[in-house]
Amino acid sequence: MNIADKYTPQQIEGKWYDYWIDHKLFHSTPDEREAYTIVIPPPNVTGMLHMGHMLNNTLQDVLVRRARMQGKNACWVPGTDHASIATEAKVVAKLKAEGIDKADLTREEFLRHAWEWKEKHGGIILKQLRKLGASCDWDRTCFTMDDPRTEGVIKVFVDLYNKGKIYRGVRMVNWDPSAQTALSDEEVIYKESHGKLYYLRYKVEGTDRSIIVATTRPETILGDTALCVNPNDERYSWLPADARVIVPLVGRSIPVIRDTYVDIEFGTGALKVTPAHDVNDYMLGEKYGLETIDIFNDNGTLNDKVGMYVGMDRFVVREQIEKDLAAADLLEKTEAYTNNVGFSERTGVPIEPKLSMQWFLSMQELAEPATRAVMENEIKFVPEKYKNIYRYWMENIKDWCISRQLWWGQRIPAYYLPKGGYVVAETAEQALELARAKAGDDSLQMSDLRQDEDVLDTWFSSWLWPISVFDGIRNPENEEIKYYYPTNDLVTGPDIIFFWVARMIMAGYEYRGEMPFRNVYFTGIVRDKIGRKMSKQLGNSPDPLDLIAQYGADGVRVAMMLCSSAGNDLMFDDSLCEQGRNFGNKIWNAYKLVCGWSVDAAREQSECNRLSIEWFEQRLAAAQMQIEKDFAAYRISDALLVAYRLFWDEFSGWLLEMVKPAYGDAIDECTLKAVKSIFERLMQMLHPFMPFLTEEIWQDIAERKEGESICVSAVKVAAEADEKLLARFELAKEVISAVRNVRKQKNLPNKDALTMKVIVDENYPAEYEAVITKMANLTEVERVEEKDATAAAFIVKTTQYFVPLGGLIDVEAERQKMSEELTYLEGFLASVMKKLSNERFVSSAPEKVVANERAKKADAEAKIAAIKERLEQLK
RNA sequence: GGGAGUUUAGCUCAGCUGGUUCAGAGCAUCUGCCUUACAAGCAGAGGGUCGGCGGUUCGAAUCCGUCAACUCCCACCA
Repeated sequence: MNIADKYTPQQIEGKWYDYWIDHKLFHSTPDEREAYTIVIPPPNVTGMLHMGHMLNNTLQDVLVRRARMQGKNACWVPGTDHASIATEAKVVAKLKAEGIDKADLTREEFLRHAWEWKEKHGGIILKQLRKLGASCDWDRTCFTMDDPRTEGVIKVFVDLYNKGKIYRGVRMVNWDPSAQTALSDEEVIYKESHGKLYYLRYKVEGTDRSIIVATTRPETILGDTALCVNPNDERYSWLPADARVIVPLVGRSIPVIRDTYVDIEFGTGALKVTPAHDVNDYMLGEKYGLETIDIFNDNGTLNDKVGMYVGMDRFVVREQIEKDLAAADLLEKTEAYTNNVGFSERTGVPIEPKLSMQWFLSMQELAEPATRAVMENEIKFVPEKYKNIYRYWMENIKDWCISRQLWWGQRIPAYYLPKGGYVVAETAEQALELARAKAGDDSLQMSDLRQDEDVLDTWFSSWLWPISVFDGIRNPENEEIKYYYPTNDLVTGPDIIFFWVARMIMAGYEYRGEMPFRNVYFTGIVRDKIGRKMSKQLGNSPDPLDLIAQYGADGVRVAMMLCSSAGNDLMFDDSLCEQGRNFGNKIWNAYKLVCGWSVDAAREQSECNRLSIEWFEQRLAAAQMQIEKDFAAYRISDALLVAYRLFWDEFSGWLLEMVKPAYGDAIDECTLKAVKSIFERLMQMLHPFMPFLTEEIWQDIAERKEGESICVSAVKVAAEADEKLLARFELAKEVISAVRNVRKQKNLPNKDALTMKVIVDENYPAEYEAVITKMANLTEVERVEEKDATAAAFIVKTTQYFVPLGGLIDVEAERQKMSEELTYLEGFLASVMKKLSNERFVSSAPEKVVANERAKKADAEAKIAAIKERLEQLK
């Protein structure tokens, strides 16, 4: 044994990770084996590891390590995402701290800073994943904005443009005034917010009457171009057909239009129409040909279109305008009001609906095969409930706004001609060629063309991830993409089902004609032990690296897996890590025990040892089969628990105690060999969950050649287990437990041997008598015909056992116990009899169930008879 | 406003096709043990109207209806 006395994960984990890397055990290249592929959900390149990543990546690692041990060619591709908005915001903030304003930089200068930042902070998270034990093929590390991925993105853009799926146009989009870019609908989070409902007075031209309008955004009156009422609203029937009203404060005259869109019930039944700043108003504006007045700058301050409040922030204006309206007696009243306001997912500021020129991807055609694939289970979702959510979104899919007014990202390959119009091409050279043809002017130069300033949405590169990491966009026929694609399992959070999962499926069918992955495992959200989402602000999220330092990666992995069932949120608590670490300690100590045994080569294997090994082999087989089933259903937490209990209860608690030599004694060679072989297989079973500890022991338990590893050791899984044998052995365990109980009740020390008598019947596990004798510390088991009234007695199933105690038994207590048991059994029997005497039960229940009830009846009757006799004797 | 999910021991959750794994596990609690691998441990114990009500069935934690509480997703009502 070359193993330390104490289990200190910190001492072994780094060592084995280096070993795995040095021997390229995670590296994969295509060969004749079956491929098993996972692509990592690429974390933000400048991000730090949090508990969500821990869960996600532990799951992936468990899956990929298991596949590797099954002899598959396992490939887990790591990488990072350029996260355009988040990263650009970080770089802008960093520059600002240095006194540099983004607006003063050229695009090239800014990008230089950004790349510098990326080189400095990028990939920290991938280093952190190594601490967790992630068995990624690091040689394949990709970045969504590296050259191959960028080329792929541009190629796809051009292709979709040429297919007519990408178009450019002025639309109402979600504008983030902080990042100063458009966002997709998915990047807007609606939250209830408490505000006011303002009732404004619009004077009707040519009368002394006015109309009161309720609005949540009084500042937008500057952009009002109409007032709208429902034609069926009798309150406004007095208005002439060509009525006009005066916008409060602004003094502009605007028409009154009539449309049934207006809800008569809401507010006063009158709606102000601001086509530039509200999605519904925009629609009304289109319908009635209204003027559109955009009153905001890109940063959310007022522009000079109207000449009022110029340069003030939209929220400052709101407060100011309330005062000004009140002063002018144009504010009827305000009410507290709660409504849904959209916030930017990235910057957290309220979204401003804004009319602007953007690029869109038309989604409907892409969605069709992708919807079908999931609904027909070609791609399996775990848990299934996400299928409905997915379907609903896909069937109501809207076009995707893919342009962002940022610099960090892939620049849109559209080139504008000097005299109007544009061309789309993969390279500037090709663009020039197209432009010359389009303009009919061969004298056009590269410098005459102006490339679009916008970049693409980050997700426009990540939706290609399962293809692009194998270079399958640029080289669709290459060996790697043909070998590794489609990938097997995708492990991700349900929060990015639309952002990412749905779009990858669409891209998969569009660019490979095939699904990108076979299964999607949706994890839950990691919450703290009182159910709050873990977040930086709350400070309730432990630093994963601290946890690893404290409990070891294996312990933390076990903790994550113990509390995670697919799709359900998980309440994480540090004490789970303790449990994980304790399990590691248990394994360590068990190993120390086995290693400490001295061998006596001359010794024959005892009957007890032979039976013990024979039993455990079956027990192991049964557990292996259960684990196979659990994995097939992605019940990974259950699979771990099966292995956990097998090791702790059955192996350590029973088998090791059964074969353990007496103090100072030696073990026979045959048994030791068998125990070591079992230990080795248990390590293999646990390896996906606890890679470091299992490697340490696996390396130590037998001679290994340099480069060998449990990671790639072949696993044999049993096809069947002897259930009958296992059931018989459980009887033996019950007998042993019962004897221990007798000891405990009578306060008898374990080291004093007892004798036991048994009235043998078919439920007596005679074949395990040697095991019972040893484990219960008996001198002998005597087979008798008669009951022993003076002994402590117990019954297992139908068999009666007696432990003579030399008059130590307390007759009264014994009678008490027997009477209680009798009462219970009689009640039990009565309920069984009730069932059996019910004719409809006997006739309609399945035969198996009825037979079972009959067996219960027989058992209960036998037991009752035995107890009655016993009570008789105790008199 | 529409939809989905959850509700089982003090806590976190299993319980898959209605009946022998049916009321379970882990943690926590309590009791007894520093028994020569492990106190990060061992041997035991207590703890439940399976959210409420109603129905289907020979039989319901499980199926149906309904109510309640919590969670999430989707939706342009100013």
